[in-house]
Amino acid sequence: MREKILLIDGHSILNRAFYGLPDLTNSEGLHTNAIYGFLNILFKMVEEEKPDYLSVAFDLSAPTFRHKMYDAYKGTRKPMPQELRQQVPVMKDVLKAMGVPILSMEGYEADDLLGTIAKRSEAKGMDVTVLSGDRDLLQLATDHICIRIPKTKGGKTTIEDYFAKDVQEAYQLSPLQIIELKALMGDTADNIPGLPGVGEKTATKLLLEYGSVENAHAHAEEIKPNKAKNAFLEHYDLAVLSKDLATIRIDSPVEYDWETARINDLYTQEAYEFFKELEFKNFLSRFEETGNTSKVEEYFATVTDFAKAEELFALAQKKERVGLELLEEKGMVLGLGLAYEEEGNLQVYGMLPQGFLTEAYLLDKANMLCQQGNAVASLNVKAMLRHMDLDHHTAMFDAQIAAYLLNPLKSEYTYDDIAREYLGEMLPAREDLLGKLSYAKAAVEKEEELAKSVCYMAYTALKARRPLLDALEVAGMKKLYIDMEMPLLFILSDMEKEGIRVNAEELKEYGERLQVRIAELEKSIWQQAGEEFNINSPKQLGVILFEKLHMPGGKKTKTGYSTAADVLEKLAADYAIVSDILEYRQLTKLKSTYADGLAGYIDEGGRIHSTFNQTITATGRISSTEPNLQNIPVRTELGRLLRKVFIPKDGYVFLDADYSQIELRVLAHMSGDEKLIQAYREAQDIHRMTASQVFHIPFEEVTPLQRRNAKAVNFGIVYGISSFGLSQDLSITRKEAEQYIKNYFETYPKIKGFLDNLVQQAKAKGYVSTMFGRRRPVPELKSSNFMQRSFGERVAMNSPIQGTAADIIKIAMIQVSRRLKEENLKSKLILQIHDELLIETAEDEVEQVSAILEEEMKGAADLSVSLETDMHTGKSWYEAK
DNA sequence: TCAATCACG
DNA sequence: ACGTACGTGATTGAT
Repeated sequence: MREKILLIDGHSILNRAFYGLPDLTNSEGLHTNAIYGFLNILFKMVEEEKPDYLSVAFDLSAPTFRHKMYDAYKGTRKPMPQELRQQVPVMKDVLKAMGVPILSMEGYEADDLLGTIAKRSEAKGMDVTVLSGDRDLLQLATDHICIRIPKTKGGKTTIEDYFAKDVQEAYQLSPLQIIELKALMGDTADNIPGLPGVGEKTATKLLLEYGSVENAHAHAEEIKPNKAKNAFLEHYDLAVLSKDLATIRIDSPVEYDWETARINDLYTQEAYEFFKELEFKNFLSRFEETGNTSKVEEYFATVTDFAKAEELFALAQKKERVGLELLEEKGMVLGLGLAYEEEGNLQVYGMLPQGFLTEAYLLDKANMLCQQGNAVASLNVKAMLRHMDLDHHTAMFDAQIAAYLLNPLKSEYTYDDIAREYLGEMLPAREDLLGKLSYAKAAVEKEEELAKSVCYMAYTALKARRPLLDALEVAGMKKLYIDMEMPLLFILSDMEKEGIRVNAEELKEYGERLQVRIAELEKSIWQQAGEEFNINSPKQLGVILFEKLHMPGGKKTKTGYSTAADVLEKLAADYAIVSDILEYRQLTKLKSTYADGLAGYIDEGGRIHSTFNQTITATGRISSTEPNLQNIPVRTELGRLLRKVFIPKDGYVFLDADYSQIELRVLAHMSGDEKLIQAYREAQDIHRMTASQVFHIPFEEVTPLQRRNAKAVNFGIVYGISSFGLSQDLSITRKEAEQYIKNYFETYPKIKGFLDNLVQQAKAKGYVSTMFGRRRPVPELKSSNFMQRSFGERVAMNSPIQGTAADIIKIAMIQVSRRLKEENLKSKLILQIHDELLIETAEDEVEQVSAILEEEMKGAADLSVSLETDMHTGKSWYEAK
């Protein structure tokens, strides 16, 4: 039985993985996709081939002997993007941790080392496999040396194997003739010059006839295509040089000891630590046999016995800290996890509703624990509050909110993520335990695993509390957490429970009115198009408009024609069908999302209860889902009419207050620009004032167009200005947009300095902050991609402004809510729409609540410009706006 | 599950 | 030269 060695071309495989896989980063922002792809193929190869020895070769940055031979060698090669470059040393460390020796040698390339070791191994009687993406290596193929080249075809990776006979078959040439081939045709990637006018076809033909570069030269006069003949005569020296450059050295003076390359166990403790760090969950399962996985399950117990549960809850009640997780889905309580320490020993219990452990019982006990003044730690306190009423001042710890503040960019804050980041433990995730089952289904099909899940949750909440609080402290966000987010949590919970009243009949009628017109439009559009098609399909619509009807305005999106509103608007004047389509779009949107969509959310009490998410946005805003009540139409009259169906309960009215240009005022304050601050002190119409100052016209003489332009610039500044964006918005040239921006910055000199400073700060620290210390990381600034980096710059400029405004209204909500409670008012805060608060106000409280609302909103922050609000009351949301 | 579209601040 | 405004969520059709 011949022994087997696997040799890997490190950079080549890393490169393939990097460009072939989507970007991937761990929570520290380290890019990991190339390492991941490399390891994937490495493990696959090792499992498939079961080699006895394994080594990976890497190029060094130092010049090689080829540079001395030929100055231009690799001179113009594109530098590695930093996202890949930063992965190379980590990759090497991971390999070292797995006990895989790394081959590299100054003055030689990885190819030469691979060639040398391949030949030496072959001479020792081994079978050799060389893995690389580079076809140059085919020259090494023999009966015992196999070159394996991964290939991606239609998303699937296959590996092509080349022994000597396979090279012959594929190229009609022997492996060694691959060198000749390259010498003749050159290789732009490697900066190896070829003969002018000689490509693969001609080169192959010449080699089939003459066998080698030298022999072809000897018969140069006979060479058929004249172009090739002349090239040979004039540039023979070049071909000789290229042949030398292309020849992989098989006699590099490299020391190699097979014993160090022998594969023992790749799954070492050190490798495990690395994989944890890199967050390669998939690979970690390979370590299971080595006993490296988390052992906390030893402390888990499932409780089904009532007496036992009673005993445990009684014990828990005396604890200073407990981890408590109430698992709920769609209003159903599906489990309870309880964790605490007993005489220094961790105890974690999972309970599912069954037998005497009813839903009501579990809820009651959870409620009791929370109220006892225990500092309960949970992953998601608001979910628990759906089923219980707690005083707003109850001391609770919410791990997801803490984790969100520490990194608001994540899409979810699961217990396994929190445990990995803040406890350094790898716990099985939801999917590992339950697969793709919903919790409700798991409650039936995977009881045991579900009980384990709630244990993991309670455990994580309990254990991560301290590390999370410490991290908040270090980041200067403890106050934000304690005094802003936690109090807000209770308010949002109240708002969700309260809901908003909707007139279901009127909503239905609104939808029916829309449907009448939709049917008319549909008929008209089909008639004008000359056929029936699905108007809702951008694909079908694109074909009708741009192919059948030959309208101008070619491709824009990845998949075909763009039929977005801004494109259609340009065509609407010339084509009646297009304006019909635009109207159709508007109406179907209102019908499907709002008329039909909202109807499904009305409860028995005639109210809609949205969910307000506190851990979603990158900037600190809250979001609203199921349904989203933060995007109810207002900009068009037809859409706005929908607001007539949102009505206060009997004896109440709506009181609506919104901040006037809060973001621009925040900008004025944070930048400290005296001119802008002054502008706000003098004028009630800031856009007009801006126009007057930027265009140097008297305030009274500003035209509507000038005001509109100034308004767009103001918006642009807040969004992180770019001339392109502004030019798009105003339909002007980039040059003109640039001039506007220049004028703006000259008018308000400190704004530019402020924005530049934000970008600087983001680059230096990796994040930007709001006035209240809320952070947003800006990893895009490190990207080697221009577009990504530009995005990072705009984000750095926008987030502190948007985020500070979000902080301010959160403070206002807390104060308003506190006042309503303290003054024993019946009125309730029911919606927040970023800069707007909606209160369902008892008719006899309108005056008092108006005063509170105005006072607390204006007083939420002390800025160098005043905070102003617009307030309205009404018998519907439509009237109150 | 993703891309396109459009509703809001 | 690169190709965009910042932040969200729901619906639809296509894969």
